[in-house]
Amino acid sequence: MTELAKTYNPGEVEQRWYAHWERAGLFRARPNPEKTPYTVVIPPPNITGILTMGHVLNNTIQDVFVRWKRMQGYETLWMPGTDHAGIATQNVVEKSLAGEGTNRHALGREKFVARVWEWKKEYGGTIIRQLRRLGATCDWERERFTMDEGLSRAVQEMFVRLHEKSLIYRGKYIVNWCPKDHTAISDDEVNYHEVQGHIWHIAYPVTGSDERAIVATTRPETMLGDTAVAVHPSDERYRHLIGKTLTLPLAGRGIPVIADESVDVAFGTGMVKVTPAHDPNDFLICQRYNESAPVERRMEPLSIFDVSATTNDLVPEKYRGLDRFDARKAVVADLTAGGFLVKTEPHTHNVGRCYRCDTVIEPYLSDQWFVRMKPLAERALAVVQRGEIRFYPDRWVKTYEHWMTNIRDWCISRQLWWGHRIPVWYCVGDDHCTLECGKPIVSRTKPDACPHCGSGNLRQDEDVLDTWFSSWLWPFSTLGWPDDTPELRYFYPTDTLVTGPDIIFFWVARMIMAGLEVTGGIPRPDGSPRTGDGSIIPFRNVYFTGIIRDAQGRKMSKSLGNSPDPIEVIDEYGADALRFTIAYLAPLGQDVLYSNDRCELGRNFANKIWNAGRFLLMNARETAASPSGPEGLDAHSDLADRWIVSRFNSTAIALNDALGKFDVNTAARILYDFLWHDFCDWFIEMLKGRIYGDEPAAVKTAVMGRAMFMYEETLKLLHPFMPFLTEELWQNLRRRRPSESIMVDAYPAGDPARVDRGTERDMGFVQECINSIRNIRGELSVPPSREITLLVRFTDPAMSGVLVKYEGYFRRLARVSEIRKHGSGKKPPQSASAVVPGGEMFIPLGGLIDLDAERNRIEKELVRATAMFSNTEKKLRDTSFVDKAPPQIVEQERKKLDSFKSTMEKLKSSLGNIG
RNA sequence: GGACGCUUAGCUCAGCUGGUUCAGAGCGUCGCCCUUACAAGGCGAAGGCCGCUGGUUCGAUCCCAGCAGCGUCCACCA
Repeated sequence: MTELAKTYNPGEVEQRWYAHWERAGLFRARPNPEKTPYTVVIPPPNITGILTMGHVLNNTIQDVFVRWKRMQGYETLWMPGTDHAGIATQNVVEKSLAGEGTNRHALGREKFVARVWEWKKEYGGTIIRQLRRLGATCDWERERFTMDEGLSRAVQEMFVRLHEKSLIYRGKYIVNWCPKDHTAISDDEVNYHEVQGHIWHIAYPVTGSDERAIVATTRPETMLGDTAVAVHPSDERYRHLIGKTLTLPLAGRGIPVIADESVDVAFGTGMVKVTPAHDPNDFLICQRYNESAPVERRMEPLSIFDVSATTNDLVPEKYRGLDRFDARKAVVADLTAGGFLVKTEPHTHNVGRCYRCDTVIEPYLSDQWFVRMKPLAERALAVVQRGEIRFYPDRWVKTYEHWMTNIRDWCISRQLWWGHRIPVWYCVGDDHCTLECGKPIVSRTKPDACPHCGSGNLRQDEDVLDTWFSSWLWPFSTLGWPDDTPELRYFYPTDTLVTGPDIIFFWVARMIMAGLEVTGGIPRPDGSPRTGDGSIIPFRNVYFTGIIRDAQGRKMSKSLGNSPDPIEVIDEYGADALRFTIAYLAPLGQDVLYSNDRCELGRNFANKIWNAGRFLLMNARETAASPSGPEGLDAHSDLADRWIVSRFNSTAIALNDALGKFDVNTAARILYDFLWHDFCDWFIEMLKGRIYGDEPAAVKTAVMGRAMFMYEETLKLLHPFMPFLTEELWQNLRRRRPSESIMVDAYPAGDPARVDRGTERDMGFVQECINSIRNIRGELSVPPSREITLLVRFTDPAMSGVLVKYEGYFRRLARVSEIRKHGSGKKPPQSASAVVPGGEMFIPLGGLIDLDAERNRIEKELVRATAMFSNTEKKLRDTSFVDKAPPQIVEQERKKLDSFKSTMEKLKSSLGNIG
């Protein structure tokens, strides 16, 4: 048996075991009627992405759950895959084309899309490769991509079904338009930022009068697209103007004054310029006006910008071809020159920007496809409110409710080339085409001919679908939907979704809607969950992670350069160290302040565990021991043995409990504390006393065997957090009983019958005594090299017995050479003293004692004890406390009082004869 | 404007619907130790009116209200 290295070296170990696990097919999941399924779908990372600390947090937590459940015996599927990320990917490829001096238009659509596929092939798997470094146990053989054939079919099927139910419609509306990406984006893809801008007051002359209507606007350039000015119908100031015509400055057109309830009389001048093609509210005003206006007076929105937000031919010649911001300058200059600008005021308002490229969004009138969300949202809201889907932490339910009850229709068409082409065709028509044509033909497959005129001359809708239109199908499309597959029957619904709250609307909410809408037809094995109306939820639990921030609390961002590369961290500290640190630092739903040096926590912990294993292996050889198995739990056991067995079991229980409550952070702490403090600091140190002592060989073998067994069991507990390290140690411990992997061994549940209160109490007492001695040694600078004699005086014979019985532990842990009873009377001369439960301890130090230091030490104790005493006394003198508090609490306080009193007396007595 | 979260030691955070000597851990700092697993370690110590103000209660770090600061999300009146 070769010895382990002195420090843990993760690099080689990680590569080796990951390859082994994959070769052995341990990540694979297959429908298995003998087992209960447990399913997690990965939030598919963008193919443009590289691994970030956010992914590390996310995927570590998923892997912890997945490994835990797998060890618990579930048929565990972690479904991996990637997202095609429409805009992001198209941008990346366009950028590389620009580097070659060309662009997508020069290439043409088909070649461009082919080019993106090439790019995807080359770079799209980056994150997936990186996740392996982290130790993720996804079933890689099932890896999916949102644009692969099956998922594309799911997208088409979804579109057609929703269209059949009239939940998808097409129409001309104001949408959020990104002038850089040349596409519409959804309301949720706009980020608003506050900016210091201006508000301009502009005078519009009333035709045939000297009067002028003053409007206030933050976007003067859009006046070129004004089609009216609106006032509140009951605003006395302007009522006489309703129906009159104004002359639009610079353009010279006549526009009407109309009435609309939405005008706020208190804001600005109470008169609003109406630009229906470039402002969502104005668009609504226009619609309302047109509903009641006679046909000949209806307003036609006037679009003055092209797709790049550059002015078009519908504005006066002078202003054509200007970028919107240049147009603003030109318009303001001319308004000023023409005497139309009444005043300019500073004004703070919010400006929307594209979430992808940060370009200022232009409200833009265009033909788009929408999903009618209300009907979908109602059911999706209900399943969360009924608790069929639970959020962790549950405060996100409120956010979800708010969005769901104020939901707006979802613009799903994108004017991009990379994405799922909308499954809609239009008849371009032949000569004999009738008027029916031009209507959209929505179809799962390309139609041969127009159903109305028979023309074969069909043109597919140019647009693609929003990326999220494929992501919202992810939990079931990855399992084969719309086909009826064994996987779908077995693994759906999934169990836990782990994701960031930033995509609660984009993704989580929509998956719930989609799942409820279309998966109701999936046949279920008996007893599996279904909601009241027969539909199936896509997952039972949603775990919302926090956000990883830097040490200063700032968000990680490319521009700040504060995003650590997790791969570099893994190279430096090891994947286990990173995983454990992240899990330890991340309380449920709280943001995490992270910097690389924090991984020392995990690295040091890994090394600590490693060395505990090293110690056991070295001594296993000496004592010819091997892990005993459960049958060896009680052989030749003494306090330390019984204690570690008890502690192990309560730890396992608490750990499973924490994981069950999605409290990963607590679980990590439980493991850390048990392993470092209970197992290493106390148990191993106590173990040394026995295996280095003169026990019979058989006893040593039994004791070591049990220690190794407990250690093995602990490695199992730790495995979901630190898979590589635990596997390596496990295999080393098990050389005589080869095992394929720790990752398929049973996860210890913890046995309440093995938790022994009496043992823990005795051990607590021993620990307290040892701590007291250590305190004295530290405070009085008694070096470890100097052994001491311990004199004890106990009123409680049981405690005294425990102490004497475990003298050996004092020898090793407190460097006590001998324990003797001290009779009544004064404390021994030139000795330090300590009060412990049930008695006193004295340490004669001879000439070595620093009397001042000892006096200080005891005085400090006395101050503390006195404070405790008077607090308790005060409490007990308070009649309302004695009358109203529960009797057991009062009794407890009385006992405390006695104890403090006795401690004080002992301390005073010691102080009295300090010399 | 609305909603939510956070505020505990120098730093980062634990404190389980109020009572166990409850005020804790890690890092950092300061002592002492290269003790035959581990210096990425061991032992000890110093450091805090638990954000502020009220309320509920016999009793509040914990529950309630208000306030302040920080952060996030949503809405958005030109």
